Amino acid sequence: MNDRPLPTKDRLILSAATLFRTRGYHGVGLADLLADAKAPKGSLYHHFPNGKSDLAMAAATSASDEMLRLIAASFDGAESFNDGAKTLCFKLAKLFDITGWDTCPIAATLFEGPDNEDFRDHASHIYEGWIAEVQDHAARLGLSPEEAQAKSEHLFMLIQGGWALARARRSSDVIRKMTDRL
Amino acid sequence: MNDRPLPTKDRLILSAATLFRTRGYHGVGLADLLADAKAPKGSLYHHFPNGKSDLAMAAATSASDEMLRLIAASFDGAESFNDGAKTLCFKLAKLFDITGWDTCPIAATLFEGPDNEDFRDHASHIYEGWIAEVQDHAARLGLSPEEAQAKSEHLFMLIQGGWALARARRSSDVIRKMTDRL
DNA sequence: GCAACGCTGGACCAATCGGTCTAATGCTGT
DNA sequence: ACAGCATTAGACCGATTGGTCCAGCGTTGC
Repeated sequence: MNDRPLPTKDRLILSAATLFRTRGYHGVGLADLLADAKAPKGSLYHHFPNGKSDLAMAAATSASDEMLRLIAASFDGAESFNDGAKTLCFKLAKLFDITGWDTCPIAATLFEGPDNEDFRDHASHIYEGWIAEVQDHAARLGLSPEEAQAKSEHLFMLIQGGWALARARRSSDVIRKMTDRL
Repeated sequence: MNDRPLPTKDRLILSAATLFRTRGYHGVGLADLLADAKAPKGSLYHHFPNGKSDLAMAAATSASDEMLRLIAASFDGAESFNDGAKTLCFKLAKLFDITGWDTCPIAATLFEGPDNEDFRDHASHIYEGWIAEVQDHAARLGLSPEEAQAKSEHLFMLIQGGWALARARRSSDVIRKMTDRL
C-alpha cells in the first residue's frame, strides 16, 4: 500500500495509523500490519521493542500531528474564530470523503486498545493538545480566555460527534452543515 | 456479574452489552463473555446461531432501547426543547459517572466490529432512531420541522463528542457544562 | 579487507481465538 | 409415566493471535 522508498519504521507507522483507524486496535492483527507495511516481524520488534502497543502509540502521535497541522492551516489565515472553525470543518469534511468513513484515529487506536493507563493518558494528552491549539488561535483572534476555552471545547465536541454521525450516514454533509450553527 | 434469576439469553445480552461497551467488539473474547454471563458455549450458539456477531447485534439493540428510554424520560416532563435537552445531559452525565468512562455502546459494538454491511446499517438505524425520538419531542414542543431536525442533530453531535471528551478526561464535567451552550 | 552493527527475514512458540458437535439434562404437554 | 423438544454443559477443533529468537544480510568506519 505504501511507497517502498520510505524507511521501514515510517512505513510501519503509516500502515498502523491507517489500519487502526479503520478497524480499531484489536481488529488489526500483526499479520495484516506487516503485510501492509511490507516489513518482516523482526523489523517491528527492532524498531518497537514492545511490539503492537508501542506501534499504536507512535501511530496515534502521527495521526495527532496531522490533525494539528490541519488546525494550524485552518486558523492561520482566519480573520475570526468562526472563520477558522468553518475552514477547519470544511477541511475535515474533505478529509472524511477521502479516507472514507473511518473513526477518530485516536479513539480507534487508543480507546479500543488494552485498558492500559498509558494508552488512556496518551489519548487524553492528544485531545487536550488539539483543544489547546484551537484555544491559542481563539485568544490570538481576540477572544477572552474563558470564551476561548469554552469555544474550543465546544468545537471539539461538535467535530467529534459530527464525525461519528457522518460515519454512520456515510456522508460528510453534517460536518459541512455544522458550520451554520457556530 | 449478573443476577442468576435472569434467563440465560438475557444474561448473555446484558454481559455482551457491558463488555463490548468497555472493551470494544474485538477486545472481548467468547471466553470472557461466557464467564461473565455464567453460560456455557452451547447456550450461546443455541440462542444466537451466528455466535458473536448475532449477540453483538442484540446487545446494541438493548443498549439503544435504554437510550431511547432515557430520552423519553428527559423530554416527557419538559416545558421546552432546551429544558429537555438539559435534563438529558444531566441524566447522561450521571450515567457516565456510574458506568465509568466507557465509549458509546453502539460505536464500540458495531463500528469496531467486522466491517460488515449489516453492522453498519444497524448502527446507522439506531443513531437515526435516537435523533428521530428527540426530533418528535422538539416538534411537540413547538419547534418548526427544520428547527427540530437541526436541533436534534446538533444535540446528538454534542453529546457524542462530549462523551468522548469526558472519557478522555475521566470526568463528566463537560457534559454538564455543555448545557450552558444550548 | 574486515570487523562491527543496524536491520531484515522468517521459523517457531504457547495461548487464545471463534466455532462445531454431541451427550446429558431439564421441562413441557399428554 | 412417557415422549418430545428446548436447553445446557463442555470437550474438541483448526486457525490465528502477539511475541521470541537467531541466522544472515548490507552498510559503515577503519
